[in-house]
Amino acid sequence: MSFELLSEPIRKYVRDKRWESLRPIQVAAIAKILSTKENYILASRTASGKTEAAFLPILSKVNFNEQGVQVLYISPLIALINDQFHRVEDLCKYLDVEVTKWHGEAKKSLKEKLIKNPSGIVLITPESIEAMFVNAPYNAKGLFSNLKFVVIDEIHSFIGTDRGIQLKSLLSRLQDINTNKFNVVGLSATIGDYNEVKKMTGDENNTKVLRDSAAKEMNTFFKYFENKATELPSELLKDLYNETKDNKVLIFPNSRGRAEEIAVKLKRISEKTKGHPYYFSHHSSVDKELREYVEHFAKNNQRNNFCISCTSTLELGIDIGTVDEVVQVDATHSVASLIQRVGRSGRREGEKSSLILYATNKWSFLQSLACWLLFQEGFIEPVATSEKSYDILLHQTLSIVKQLSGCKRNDLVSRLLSNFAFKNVLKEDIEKIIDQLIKIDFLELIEGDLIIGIEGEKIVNSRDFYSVFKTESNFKVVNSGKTIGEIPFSPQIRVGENILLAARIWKMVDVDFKSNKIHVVSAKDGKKPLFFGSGGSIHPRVRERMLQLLYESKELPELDKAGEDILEILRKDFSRFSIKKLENDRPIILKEGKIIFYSFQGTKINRSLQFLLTKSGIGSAYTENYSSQFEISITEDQIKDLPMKLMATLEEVDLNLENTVTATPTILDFSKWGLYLPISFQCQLLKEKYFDFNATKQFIERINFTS
DNA sequence: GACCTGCTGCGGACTG
Repeated sequence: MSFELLSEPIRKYVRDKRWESLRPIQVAAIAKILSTKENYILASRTASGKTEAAFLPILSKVNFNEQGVQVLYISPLIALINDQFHRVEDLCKYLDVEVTKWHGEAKKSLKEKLIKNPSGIVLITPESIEAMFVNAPYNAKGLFSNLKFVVIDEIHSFIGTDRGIQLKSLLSRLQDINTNKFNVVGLSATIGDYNEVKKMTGDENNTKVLRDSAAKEMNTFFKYFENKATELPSELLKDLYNETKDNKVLIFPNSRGRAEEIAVKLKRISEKTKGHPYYFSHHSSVDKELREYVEHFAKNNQRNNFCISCTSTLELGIDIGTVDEVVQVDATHSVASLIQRVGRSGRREGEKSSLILYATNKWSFLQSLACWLLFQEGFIEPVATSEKSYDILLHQTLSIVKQLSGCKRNDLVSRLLSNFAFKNVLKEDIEKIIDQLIKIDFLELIEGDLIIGIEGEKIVNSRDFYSVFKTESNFKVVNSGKTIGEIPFSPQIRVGENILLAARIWKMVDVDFKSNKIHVVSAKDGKKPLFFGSGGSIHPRVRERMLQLLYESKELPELDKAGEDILEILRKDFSRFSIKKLENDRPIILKEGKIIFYSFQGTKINRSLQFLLTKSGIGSAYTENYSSQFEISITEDQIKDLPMKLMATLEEVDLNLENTVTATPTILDFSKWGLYLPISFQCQLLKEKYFDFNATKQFIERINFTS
């Protein structure tokens, strides 16, 4: 029995909690963590007791009388730290162990108290670790040089991201200041491929995955409402209102503007029909306090129904309790995201989850269906992690030099070489990047020591240095002294314009371009706010599943009549092409001097194809959308030569990339630190993170244009 | 026609 293995204070905690039994993931984690020295990834869905699964055995095992912080908990969100603080503190009362929050909004006095007497457990963000290394490396040593466990929450959210590479590097640097090896326990959602998560610990061979993959039953419906306008059709909104009015609901419409539109319009229908008034919006542009109010309302409100129209801000593990129903408007961008969203509903033990998927155009509908079917079939996108993140390496190079207040070049090189975040980066590449940093005055060589250079000081001492992601600058929206949220600069920002924000309608009465503030008053009608975003990328398998859907006769009982009809129309449209092999055959339509070509490929391959077409001098029009459709200006008899032409251009891709980076440096906008790299490294970055020429090459080699 | 994430240290004004 796992329970017997726990220390007495922890057993008392479990008894006092009056839990009927330990959850499967807790039983497994207790047995393993207490009896072995491995790293563990605990994978199960939200609210299945993962936090306790990690902390019950860790608190039983660790001797907190030792000097220094013993357990470091790392979270991607401040909100999650604040959530978990209460739970962990509750547990620690039984042990007399101090728990300290350490993030940008945490109390300074409590941080200072910890510095005077380093002990217990610290809850921190990656950026705060970075800041400590840069500004107060002696604190990092004083606090974190005797760690026994590092717990990483929502570890899946770091995979395949720059922030994940940064975190790996920080873990490596933490291990460097520890004499003994600490263990890593990662808490993960259910995902497709655990190999990358295991690599996060820096020691994948000694990392085991404990999974609780018990699936939930789900009621699912697809609903189709064709829409060609910018605003949603009123029939859809009426239907959505009726489906949601008597429940606790989350609606995910994929964009902040749309989230506002839905919140405001449903609220209006509810006012007219005397329904409940609890309609909210929740996304990054809604003021933090308002968002916290909404989270609190959802979590603590047993009696009233509510409806939150939101983006991925409510996809991660912030505790908002359980909802009855999840609504997705138009296709998710990934199967993984769909699963996370679905997981928000019916979370009480034994309760069925409920999911309604609306679609407003046929391609979004098809993508939505594909994601749903892949989920049923057990597929979740694997995420590739770049091990040649030269941009993050550049950032970490500056950070390490600052941490050490200067160091020998050899020392710097060997630290970077042994950092597992940059495992596949060659020594000569590191040398070249250091040379470049010296050249642009980010580093300076003085009497054999490398120190931060004049230009580097500006960068390293700025508040913006600690994160590896970019953020847009915004206008603050204020109503009689109270902040509502913020919106990016756009032509829409003008006195007299009306906008939707935080589920309400506002008129702009004053725009202050000096302090970037917009003063607003309540209004009756307005437009959804304009946001610009560059989206994530869609996995090829999703697109391939869409193609497959068109050529299989599978019946789908979850569809409404309109959905059935539209699927039949799509299947009929595409039955004219003789698609046999889904991997190779791709439909084309001949059309006076050009062809319409459906790639049914993921974002990166589509991007690469478009690049190769342009560089081959072939006119083409393509915008990343659900249909992955290209319009290519060639004639019928030129089609057979097309693959050969693209392959020839592919041979010279490096030269082509260099020209592109020189002509349009904004193509590197996805990378915050990439612009300081030598140009050849910038091209490598594009190849690793923006395009996918290897997969594109394979696609071109096997493609069979089918008319 | 796309999402999200975080943040030091200092000086000066103000409050209790």
